Amino acid sequence: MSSNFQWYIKKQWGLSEEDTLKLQNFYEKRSLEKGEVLLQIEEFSNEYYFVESGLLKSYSYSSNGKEHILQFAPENWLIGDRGSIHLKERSSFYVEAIEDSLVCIFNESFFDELAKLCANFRERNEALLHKHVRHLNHRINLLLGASAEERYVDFLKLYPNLSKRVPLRLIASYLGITPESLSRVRKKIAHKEL
Amino acid sequence: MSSNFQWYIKKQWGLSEEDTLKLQNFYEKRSLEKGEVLLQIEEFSNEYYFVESGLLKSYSYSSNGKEHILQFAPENWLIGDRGSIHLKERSSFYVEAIEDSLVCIFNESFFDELAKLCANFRERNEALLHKHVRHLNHRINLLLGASAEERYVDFLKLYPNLSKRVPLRLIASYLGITPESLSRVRKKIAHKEL
DNA sequence: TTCACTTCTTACCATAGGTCAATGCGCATT
DNA sequence: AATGCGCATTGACCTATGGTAAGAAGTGAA
Repeated sequence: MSSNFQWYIKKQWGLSEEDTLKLQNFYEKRSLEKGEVLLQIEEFSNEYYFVESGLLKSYSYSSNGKEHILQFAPENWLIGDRGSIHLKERSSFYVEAIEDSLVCIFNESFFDELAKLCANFRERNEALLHKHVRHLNHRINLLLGASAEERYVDFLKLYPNLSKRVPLRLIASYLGITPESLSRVRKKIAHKEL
Repeated sequence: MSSNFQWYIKKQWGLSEEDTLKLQNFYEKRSLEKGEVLLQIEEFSNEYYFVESGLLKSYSYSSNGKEHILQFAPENWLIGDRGSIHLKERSSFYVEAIEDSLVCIFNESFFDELAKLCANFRERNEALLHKHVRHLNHRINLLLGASAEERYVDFLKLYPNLSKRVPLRLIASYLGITPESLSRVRKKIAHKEL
């Protein structure tokens, strides 16, 4: 019986069944209750989290005290502050469970081990980073110019299943609008679709 | 007489004088007139641009036809669509000269060469990427929650000299507001400072 | 069931920022 | 000097979104 994480390692990094098993000593599983905080802001972290099941969010607060969600991490997503892990800096956001979750936790030593087993680890890892940068640029573009409605539609594309699972106020926080505005946007869209 | 680019290579990548010279065959200089486009969107690019002198911008258009500036690149900045270069995808933005400029152009082969000469090239390169990701996250946070005024103040910190050099309408486009709004913001700030 | 709690919606007004139009200012070209 | 052009500013108005408050609907616990 293989976990999502093992499947992810095999698929994403192209490891064999047995190589995958070798990595088992380099990560641990942990179950979380809704609301549990995995990573505090301003903390020195060196951990990545792979979501086996459940749902996490990363977020921070702006000067006026409002929470802003940087990212959601449902099943099979990886989350962690790369900056904090590799640059040895303080983390720039929180990570918290939105639902009861099961995560696989690992740190740089896991990656070191993975690099030994995966021939083109560097290239794949860099490619992931580049994709992430692209995604962030896309989001910046939306925030610079798109209406609340357009941003919501884009959110639905990015996280197809989340609109039912996540409280709207969190989606609003991801979009940079108030829950009330999101409510209005949804109403408007619902009318269109009839 | 050494150029900014050579200085950058030495400082950023820790190369010796002679190693720096070895790289000379792997890039070319090009002078640009204001308004010249270095990189078209949707183009397959494999080039990085280092700004010797002058000023570039990267930008794209949103659905409503408005220009959004992703980044300014004054002297000693590096610009290019890493995603396009390394992932072999179409570029996601334009790069254009705002002032008459002199740039050093290079591609992956320069980096291959650099990697041979710089022992910890991979680490440094990754660190740069991580820093870039941090910066993008910071910008997203601002766009999610900060007022036009706060964003402008942040811009002034990031690009201390640019507010005098760049037409205000471009700064507005970077901030995601209209030139008129920026004008009002500046007026307000000017009053505060008296 | 009832109570407490959270989420979502709606309604009303407030406000930041957008839009449009007029003006004026530099600056280059002739 | 005169003309024209791009840019910045200003003012009047408009719109999308925020703020606040209230109520409705769902959920879970006692």
